Amino acid sequence: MPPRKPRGSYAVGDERRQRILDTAVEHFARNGYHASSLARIAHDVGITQGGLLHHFRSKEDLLLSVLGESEERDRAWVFSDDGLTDTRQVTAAQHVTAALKLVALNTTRPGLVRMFTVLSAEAAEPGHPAHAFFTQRYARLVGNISGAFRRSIDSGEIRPDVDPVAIAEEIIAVMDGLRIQWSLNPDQFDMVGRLHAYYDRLLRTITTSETGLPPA
Amino acid sequence: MPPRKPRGSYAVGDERRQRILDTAVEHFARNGYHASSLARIAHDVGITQGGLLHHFRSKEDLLLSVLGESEERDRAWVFSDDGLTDTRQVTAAQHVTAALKLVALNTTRPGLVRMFTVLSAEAAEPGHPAHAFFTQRYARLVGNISGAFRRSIDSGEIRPDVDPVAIAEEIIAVMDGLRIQWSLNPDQFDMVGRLHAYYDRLLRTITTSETGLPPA
DNA sequence: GTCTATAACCGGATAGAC
DNA sequence: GTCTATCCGGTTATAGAC
Repeated sequence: MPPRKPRGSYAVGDERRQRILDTAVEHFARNGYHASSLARIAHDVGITQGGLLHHFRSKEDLLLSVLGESEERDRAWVFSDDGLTDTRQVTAAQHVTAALKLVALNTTRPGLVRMFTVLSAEAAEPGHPAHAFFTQRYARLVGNISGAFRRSIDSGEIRPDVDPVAIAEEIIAVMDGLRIQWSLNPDQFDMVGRLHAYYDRLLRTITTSETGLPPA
Repeated sequence: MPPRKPRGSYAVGDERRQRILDTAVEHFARNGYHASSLARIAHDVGITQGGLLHHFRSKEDLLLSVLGESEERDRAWVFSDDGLTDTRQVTAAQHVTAALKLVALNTTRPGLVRMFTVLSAEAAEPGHPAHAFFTQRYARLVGNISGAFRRSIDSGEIRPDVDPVAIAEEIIAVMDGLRIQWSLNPDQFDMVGRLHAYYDRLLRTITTSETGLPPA
């Protein structure tokens, strides 16, 4: 029923749909999936629950639309400069730059960040509607990041005895963990600073030359 | 109403209470707080919802009891050997030992681990019943860990230019983040191994002598 | 200490009017 | 495209019997 556009920017009539998605992000962030209610989301949009279900056939459909849309936008944004068109040629240094840039952007939208934090925890349960989404997401992230480090090992920038997959999993853990602490205290916790310090120390330890990162 | 024992081990009549707590852990782990229901918890215990509310006056009371009890047990367990009686004399090396020991224990109880992951994310919302609990918990963890590193700086084991609070926050982030990935895939993700590798690299970077960690 | 019964309310989804 | 009405079920908490 929701008029799926082929891809890319939306036609004028989809502004309502977009407003629903934005509102749903806030609610899922605050309450997680189960405790959010379509009626309250609809109320904040300014329509009724029945009206909302005209755009998304079910609550689960709404959740997966929110997740998919967010990721797609992020991906497009990360690669919007540096001439990076796809992820298969990124080096470790380029990954670090892109990751810091994305995390800095994320500090401007606490709702979205909290939504991913809450849902990635909830979705560990195999029956959760977003379980498959997060399983695939983590697999893809590990693949992308470990690929970047593998390329930098091959080119001699990084020591050949490091395990790219282990490094990728550790980096993802740091980002996820920092998000939790930042969500609990967005005004005082320096998420970008902590991540920068972590990357700096990591690279100093595993690069062949001992070049660090430019200062924050 | 629940017969609060002064502290320590429980009298015989509290076995029912303990069974409720154990069952509640599993439910909160699977569904988070909001989506768990007293009736289903009671059903798994083998009593009715009314019977459950005889032991805990409300759902929120049950949640906070579960959180408090778990932490208290963990704390007692961590300090059960090594002669560590309280946290005010722990060094960085002792912290690492204790943390690895606790994480290893945690791999044997996925339910409890998932509960903390889900709730620490959910509880970022100021109105959440466990918000105060997690705020205080993180503050206490940062205090304990940064204290340990500060002592090791004072004694000359760790370089004086490191920021103990920043290190503490990073360590907590790594542990939290590893928990997320492990919860999503408990059988294949090597949580202890990753944490060990992280600590090893961290200590190699910030200790004055370049002694690492004993192998996993 | 546990039960049943009930109050008072909220959940998602569907049907059909306009 | 949005609304109202409705179905059916689930939620916490209380009251009172045994």
